[in-house]
Amino acid sequence: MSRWEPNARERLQQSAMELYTERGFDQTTVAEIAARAGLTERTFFRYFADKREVLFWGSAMLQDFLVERVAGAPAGTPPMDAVTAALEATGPMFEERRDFARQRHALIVGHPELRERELIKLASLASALTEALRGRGTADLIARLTAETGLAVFKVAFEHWVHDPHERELPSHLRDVRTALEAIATGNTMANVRHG
Amino acid sequence: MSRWEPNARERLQQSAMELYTERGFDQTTVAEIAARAGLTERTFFRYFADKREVLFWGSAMLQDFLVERVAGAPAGTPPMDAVTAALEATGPMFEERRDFARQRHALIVGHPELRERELIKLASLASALTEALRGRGTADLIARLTAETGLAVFKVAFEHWVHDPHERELPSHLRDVRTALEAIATGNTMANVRHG
Amino acid sequence: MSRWEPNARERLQQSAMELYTERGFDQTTVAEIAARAGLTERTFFRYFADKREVLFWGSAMLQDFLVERVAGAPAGTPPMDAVTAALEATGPMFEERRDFARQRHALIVGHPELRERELIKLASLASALTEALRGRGTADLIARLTAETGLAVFKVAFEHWVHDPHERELPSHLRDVRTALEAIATGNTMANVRHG
Amino acid sequence: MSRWEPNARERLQQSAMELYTERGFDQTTVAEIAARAGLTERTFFRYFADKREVLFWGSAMLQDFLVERVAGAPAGTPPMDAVTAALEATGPMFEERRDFARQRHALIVGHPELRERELIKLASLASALTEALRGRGTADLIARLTAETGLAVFKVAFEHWVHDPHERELPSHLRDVRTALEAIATGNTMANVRHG
DNA sequence: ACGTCCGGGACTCCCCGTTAGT
DNA sequence: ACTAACGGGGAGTCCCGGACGT
Repeated sequence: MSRWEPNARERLQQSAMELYTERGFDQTTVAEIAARAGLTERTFFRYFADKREVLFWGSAMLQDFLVERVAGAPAGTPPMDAVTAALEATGPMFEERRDFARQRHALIVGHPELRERELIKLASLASALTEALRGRGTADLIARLTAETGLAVFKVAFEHWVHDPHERELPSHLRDVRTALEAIATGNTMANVRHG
Repeated sequence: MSRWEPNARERLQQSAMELYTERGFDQTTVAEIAARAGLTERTFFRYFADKREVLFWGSAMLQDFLVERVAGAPAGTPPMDAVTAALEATGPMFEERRDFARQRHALIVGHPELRERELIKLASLASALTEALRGRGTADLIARLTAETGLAVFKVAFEHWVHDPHERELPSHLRDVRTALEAIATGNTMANVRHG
Repeated sequence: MSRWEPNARERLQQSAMELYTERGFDQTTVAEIAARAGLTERTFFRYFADKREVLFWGSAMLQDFLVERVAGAPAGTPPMDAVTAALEATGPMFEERRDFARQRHALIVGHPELRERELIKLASLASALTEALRGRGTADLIARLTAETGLAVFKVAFEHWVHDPHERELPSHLRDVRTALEAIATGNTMANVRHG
Repeated sequence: MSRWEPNARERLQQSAMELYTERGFDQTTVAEIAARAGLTERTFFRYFADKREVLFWGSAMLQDFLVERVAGAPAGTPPMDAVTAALEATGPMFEERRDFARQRHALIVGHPELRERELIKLASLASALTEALRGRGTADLIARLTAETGLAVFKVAFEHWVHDPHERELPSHLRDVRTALEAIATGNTMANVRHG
């Protein structure tokens, strides 16, 4: 056995989340996070590229999950359907950590720096989905636009899910927004769409 | 008349653009930018909140332009049409500075930090357009989704415009992408779409 | 009449006091104080030498008051009696602004930077009293020591006055401490001294 | 062995003292101090909280010394005697560095900012002595007043010691002032006190 | 896998000078 | 005389990374 407590990464994440919530992101220094975790500042940066990244650990997993689903969709599935099906499949992942997702979301929307990081993660996700679609033979422009539009749907649905007082599940919100997208794109905005 | 040369802001922007291009964003220090402009580091930060912001001066103007157009669209115009019309109207603004736009775009895509800033500017734009649409009576969900989708269209079209060897104009690309969006949303991806 | 509201100094003091209390001294910037007073940062510094000084306006008046009293004490009054009599005479000045004094005191003890400023004001006061005593013919060492000791008495009495739940007046506390001083100096610490 | 010269802290203190003396405190920048010590500004602030603190390193040691002495005084020793005995015991510490002490003192009295720092160090010392006395069973008011008065004695004696052309030692000055204190406190200012 | 020591740059804030307008 | 606008200069804090030792 080693000289140190194990699970350095987890302790750092835990400490960071607590401090960011207690006193705000800006008012928290990396030194404080490390101290609370019983480690040094230097060690923090060995695990996380920067002070924000500690909140986005795991985003790569979501990306891999979606890419796999899109790539593995039955041949002939229209691109948007492949993407929305993949998104709906993430439902349980979010449902089982609803409170955590809410807390994290509240933190992020309150801090421009964190918003920036979130947006670039989504952009990276869009690129990955674009590639997955192209791998299925989708033309470049279509692939790119489908990925971007799919994420637009996700963003709107996610926001509604987070604030939904009735706690409807994410896939349900996704379907609503997906329906609205069709109305919008075809110019038929009188469609009867449920909204909050 | 004063002791100093006028146009501090313009000189700083000029110097920054040059240095970022010559030696890269990371390899340029604020002190160097200021020195080239004949000013001090302190003054740089009086005009620009941070080292990135110097590349995004004027994004507020674009936002105001689009918001005005959307708000002023004829009553009864479907939301997506209001947004795309506004976007197409920006055509000349970009066309007359195509080289600058390309150079700036090349800089941004090469630097994650700059990408982050660009994305949050677009997110701010999405919020503003959402509000403009709501001001026209559009339901919340529809407004939000239209703004996000409209910007997805813009992003894809802009990227194609920047790399277009035939130098077709931005509105032309926008119309292509807008058409593709309809195909995607309705599941009809066999539509005949021009792409590069 | 001029373009500006009058009483710039008072408005700045007011704003500073409010902000320091609301969010703490460190978390308040001079720019914010000036903005709340409807003035510019530069104007703040025309009235106050630094960010702390705004809380110590008026300390010169206290000093002048004490110096006058000491200088004007009847010939033959022992030095320490001249000083303590002067201190007791300040009673009404504090009594009529007890709440303000408490609030100000709470601010100061909580911030080392403000403590520093307070201490140097007291040191300046000690020098002034030393000079006043020398002006009465008191030997140098005696004058200096009397001034310092007199202020030690004042500090202790003031602290007790601020926290006194029975709201006894300052002169009463001063007499208690003065009595204790005699006991301490003569080594007779068993003296019956009232204390809180 | 490491890449760097050892004793960074000592080198920084040395450099600072030299520069402050050569050209004055205000005319010395932290960058210059660091450069002379072969280090960077950043490193200076790792060792010293601010530009002044470099002159007060070791004040904690003095405090610990005095607290220990006071706490360890024989049971039954009157508070003021415990404090003065502790002060006298510091004699050799000052005597062996008389020149350094004089140089340092000259620097401090010439700069209000440094005076402020010195005063707050003494105030901290007063608090520590107060606690030490309370730990011996001394009543709160007596403890506080004894500590403050004891430091008043020390300040006056120290000043006389620094300027004494006959180079009498500190404890001798302390005894003179202690005697004067008794005269002052009892109102008998005709006591035969030696003074400069 | 972690600590230690240090460099380097971004950024904020305090404080000050000059010029000009009313 | 008072105020605003523009800019300088240094202190101080924090993020982040590199070299080395265990």
